[in-house]
Amino acid sequence: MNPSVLVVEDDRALCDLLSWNLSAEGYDVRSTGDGEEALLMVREQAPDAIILDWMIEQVPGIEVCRQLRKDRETARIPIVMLTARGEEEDRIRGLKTGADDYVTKPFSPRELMARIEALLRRSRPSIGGDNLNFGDLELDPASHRVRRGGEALHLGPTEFRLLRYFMERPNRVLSRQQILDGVWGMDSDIDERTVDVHIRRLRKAINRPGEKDPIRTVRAAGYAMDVS
Amino acid sequence: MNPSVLVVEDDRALCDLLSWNLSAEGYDVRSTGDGEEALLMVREQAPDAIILDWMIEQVPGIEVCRQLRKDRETARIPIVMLTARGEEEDRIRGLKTGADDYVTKPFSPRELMARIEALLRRSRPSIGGDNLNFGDLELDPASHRVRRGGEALHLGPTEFRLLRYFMERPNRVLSRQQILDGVWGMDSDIDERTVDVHIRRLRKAINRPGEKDPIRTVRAAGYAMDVS
DNA sequence: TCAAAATGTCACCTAACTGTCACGCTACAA
DNA sequence: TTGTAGCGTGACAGTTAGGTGACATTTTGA
Repeated sequence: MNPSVLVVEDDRALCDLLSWNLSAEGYDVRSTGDGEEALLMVREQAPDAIILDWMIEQVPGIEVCRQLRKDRETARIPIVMLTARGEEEDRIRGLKTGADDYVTKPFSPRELMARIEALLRRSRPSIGGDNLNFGDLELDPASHRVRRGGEALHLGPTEFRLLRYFMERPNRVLSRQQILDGVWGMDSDIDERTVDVHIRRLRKAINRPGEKDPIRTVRAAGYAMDVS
Repeated sequence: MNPSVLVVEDDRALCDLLSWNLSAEGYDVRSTGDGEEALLMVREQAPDAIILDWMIEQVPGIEVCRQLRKDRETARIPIVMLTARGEEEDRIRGLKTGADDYVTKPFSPRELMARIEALLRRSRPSIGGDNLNFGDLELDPASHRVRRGGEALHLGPTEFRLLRYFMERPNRVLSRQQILDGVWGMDSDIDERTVDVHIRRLRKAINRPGEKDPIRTVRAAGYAMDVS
């Protein structure tokens, strides 16, 4: 599944330019020019990254940023602030508020792409192009291959997607609903308990007797994949 | 422990300026003007972040960056590239090589500080506002993990919420009713004394024999978590 | 086409968690 | 010192959430 980016920008032309560039890079793009709506869109379906203009309607960008950071569900989404205000004070304020990067207009679209990519590389390790490997577990998204300690493992399609979903989001507790949304798709009406069953199948597939189970059950919350 | 930063910069004056600023912000700073030496220093003791000048002796900055990214041990250390070269191509190349941020000279030291902070916030949650830690007690809301003195602790769901509630409000006496409202929800009709029981369970979970109990009972008022 | 693999549910089971209580101790005030 | 309200503690029964094996159905691939 492609990484998704939400563009929050009320300058129509710029918004389209960004969306076009991002799409060309293979991102799923959604956009809005309205701060209030942006918050709703994020809550409805959290993107992997957000490009956020400082000067937008309804709610100023920095306030959107603050709101997003306050809510634990959205607190870790990378945010690039975008602005015409080049003043040092503003940049520092933006960064202190929780933005991960701060780009001033005019900017180079290609540089912005590179910055987005750098951010995603950090928050979603798979996007760096490298294989995902944590400890002795390796997952190659391209060839659909999984290994543990060099030994090839056999995973079904769903187990593979599930494992990738976890490896792209290590050290985070993921609720069953999040897992369903991410692995099965937003519009699936599948029982939450089905996740349990697939977790069991995944565990069975990747754990040899005596090896540590990398998937941790977090009671009343979901599952998490532990790294290191 | 303070976060540590390695400054790789061969302009002596700039290097000192950065070191001074970083120290003032509470970082442990080491520095060198030599790329080869930088690699050795990182391998000897990995810093939490690196400020890396593009134009340094022996090995160009971008090559240092590449080397660091190649080694699993050092691949995830945040790197800020620092350079006089303002060309878009260079910036993009730097970012694609694995740098997390790219700042061109002349730059504002305060902004650079803010960018470093933003990076650390992401890579070492314990430094940013995300993670709660007091003394030897760490609580990571994202991964639902609690540690004391590095050792992982097991807490039940309610104990976890209770501890987080306390850590979010350190040094304050909290009444049983406040705790019920905050941890159980406003509309719970639970006996106030139940709080006592969960406090006991929490204490049992986080205190090893011989360790100081961070939870203080305030007679006739409630409980407080002491940060010393 | 047909067997093997994969998938989504379900019922059952167990371990973990929860809220309450009774009892005893402790700190504080008179 | 003593009485008492407040708190700690161990026990316990009720509840809940997750693990598990089984199974019918669908999908896949030879």
